[in-house]
Amino acid sequence: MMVDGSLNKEQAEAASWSGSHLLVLAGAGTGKTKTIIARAQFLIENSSSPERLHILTFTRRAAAEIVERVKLKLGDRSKGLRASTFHSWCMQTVRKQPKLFGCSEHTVIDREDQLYIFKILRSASSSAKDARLPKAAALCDLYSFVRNSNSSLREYIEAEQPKLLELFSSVVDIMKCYEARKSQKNYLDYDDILDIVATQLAENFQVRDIIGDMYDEILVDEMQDTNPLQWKLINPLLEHIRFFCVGDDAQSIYGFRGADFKNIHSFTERVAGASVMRLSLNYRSTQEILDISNWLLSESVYPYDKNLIAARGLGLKPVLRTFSSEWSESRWIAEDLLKHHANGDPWKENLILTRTAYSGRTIEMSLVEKKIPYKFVGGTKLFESAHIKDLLSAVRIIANPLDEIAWIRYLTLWEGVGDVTAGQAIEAIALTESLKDAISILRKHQRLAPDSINILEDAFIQVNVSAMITTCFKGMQGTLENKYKAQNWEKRSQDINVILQLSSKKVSLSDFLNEYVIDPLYVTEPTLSDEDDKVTLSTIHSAKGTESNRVYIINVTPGAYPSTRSYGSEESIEEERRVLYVALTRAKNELIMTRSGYFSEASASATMPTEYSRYFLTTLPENMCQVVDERYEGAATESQTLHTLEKPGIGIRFE
DNA sequence: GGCAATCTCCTTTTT
DNA sequence: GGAGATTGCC
Repeated sequence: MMVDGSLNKEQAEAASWSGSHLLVLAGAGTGKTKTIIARAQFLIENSSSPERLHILTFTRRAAAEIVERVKLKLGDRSKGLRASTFHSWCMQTVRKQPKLFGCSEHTVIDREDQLYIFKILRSASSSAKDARLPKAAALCDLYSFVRNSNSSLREYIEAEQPKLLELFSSVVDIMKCYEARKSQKNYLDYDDILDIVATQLAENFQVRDIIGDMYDEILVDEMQDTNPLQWKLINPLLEHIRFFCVGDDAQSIYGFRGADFKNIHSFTERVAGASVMRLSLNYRSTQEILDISNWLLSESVYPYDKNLIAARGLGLKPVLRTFSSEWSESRWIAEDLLKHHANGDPWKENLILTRTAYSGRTIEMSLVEKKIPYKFVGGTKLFESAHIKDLLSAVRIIANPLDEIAWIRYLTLWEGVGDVTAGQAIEAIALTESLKDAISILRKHQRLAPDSINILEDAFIQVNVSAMITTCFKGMQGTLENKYKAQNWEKRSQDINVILQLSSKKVSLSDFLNEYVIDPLYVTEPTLSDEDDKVTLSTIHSAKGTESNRVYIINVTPGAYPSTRSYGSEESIEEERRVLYVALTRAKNELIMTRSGYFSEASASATMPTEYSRYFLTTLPENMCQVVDERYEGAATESQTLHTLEKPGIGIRFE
C-alpha cells in the first residue's frame, strides 16, 4: 500500500483513501492535480485496472495532462486509463452503446447553431415584434440555464425575471418548437448530451447497472463547478461507483452555467457515506502573491475560510501598473516579455490572463507586432472559424441530410444565392432523409449552381472521411478563396491540412464532426507539437487549473472587475471576485496586474451603481502591491504608493 | 420590389 | 466574427 513519496501527509492520505466517496477540499496551488494523479496511480497499483477508472475534468487539456502524467509514473501499466470532460464522456458512453440510449446518428450543434434556430423561431413567434421578448441569444441562455440548474422555466422566470411572465406562453412556445426542431433534425445540443445519459441513468435500472458495473471509481476534478445537471448524472451511479472529488469553493466561476459554489459545502449531506478532507499548504506561489489573493477573499461578504500559506516562503511583490490607454498597456507587456526573453527566460513561462476573449485582441496585436510566439486559449476555436464552418457545412450535409443549418450555410456560399433562395431550397427538401433524393430535387432549382450540387454528390461516394473532405475542399476552394481573399486566405487555407490530419483517423463522419464540437481545438494551438516555446494568452476561465512562473492580468479596470454585466446581484459580483482570485493564484513567482484609463481609486468606486458593487482594488492596502502609474508625462518607472483611500462605507442600511 | 452584397458597430465567462 | 442596417443590383 505504498503511495508516492513526494506527497505530503494530507495528499498521501487522500490518495490512499480506503473509505467510500471522498471530497478533497483543496485550495489553489495545494496539489489538486498531483493528488488526483497519485490517486489514480494508487488505485492502479493496488486494486483497479486502468480501464475501470475514469477521470472527469473541465477541459480536454487537463484531461490529457493527467493521463500523460500517470503514464510517466506507471508506463504501460496505465494503459486504458481515460480522462475526459463530462460532455465527451457522455458522448462516448452513448456512442459505445447507442441502443441503451435510443439514439444512433446525430449531429451535435454548437451555440452558433442553437442561436440560428432560436432566431428563426423567435421571428416566427406571435410576440416577435414585442420589445419585451428576449433576443435569440437571451432565449438560448435561458433555455440552457434552466436545464443546467434543473429548475422549471416558470420557477426560474418567477425568481429572476418576473416581468417576463407576461410573455410566458410565447417563451414556452418558442422553446417547445426548439425541442421539436432538434428531434426532427437529429440535432443534439450541449445540454442534450448530458441529459440523455443522466435521464436514462435515473430512469432505467438496466442502464444504471450496465454503466455502474463498468467502473470502480470516478475521479472528478473541479467539483465546485458541477451543476445540477451534472449531479443528476452522478447521483444514480453513487451506489455502484466510488467517487473521488476534488474542488475549491473559492474557485467556483461557472455560476452562469448553473453551478452553485455552496453545493460543495453540503457534499456530505448530498452524498450518503461521504467524507471530506482538506489540503491547505500552497506549493505554487510565493507568500506575497498569496497575501493579495487572501486579501481579496477576505473582502468578500462570504466566509470562504481560506488563508493560503506558502510553503515556498517570500518572493517578489505583485505589481499594479496603470497606463493611459490599452495600447500602451499591451505595448508595455510585449516589451516586458521581450526583455525577460532576452535575459534567457523561455516564452512558455509567461501567462497573460484576460476576463473576456475580446479584450485579448489588443494584446494579441502587440504580440504579433513584436513577433512574440503565443497561443490563445479561449480565443477562436478552429471548428468555429468561418472558413472551417463553411467547409464542414458540406460534410455535415452528407452526414445528416436533414441538417438545415448546414444546408443554408452551404448554399449561401455560392454567388447569387442568399437567405431567401436557400430558404426555399431547404423548404423543398425539408423532409427528405436521403441525400440522393435531396440532390435530385435541388437540381431542378434554377438559382442554385449545378456545381454546388455536384460537389455533394461526388463527396458522398468517397470511401473515407478524409477523401470526402478533400473532395469538398477541391470543389469549394475557388469560392472560399474569393470569399476570404481580403481576410488572410493564405493562412486560412493551411487549416485544411489540420482538418485532414484529424479526420484521417476517423471511420465515422459524424464521430469526427461531433468530437471537435464537444472538445474544441484552438486556432493558434499547434495541433500535434504543443511542446513549442510560446507565451500563453488565455481567458481566466480557460486557465483554470494551470499555473505559470510569470502572470500578467490585463485590463484590471473598474467595470471589468467586477464586470459591469454582473451588477445585477451580489451573487454575480461575488463570482467576479472569484474569477479575479483564480487569476491571481495562477502565478508562481511574478504577478503583474495592468490596467488603463483615467480614473482615481476613489472615483472608480463612486461610479459603481450600488453599495455592494465596488471596484475590487479600491481598498487595496498600500503595502500589498508595488503601484506604478504611467499615465502622466514623464511618469515611468518610479514606484508610488496608493493615493489616500476613500473610507469604506460601513454601518447599517436604513432602507 | 425583392434579394444579395456591403458596411458599421459591438463584443462575458464554456461545453 | 456576427448582427443589423443600408446600399445597390436584377
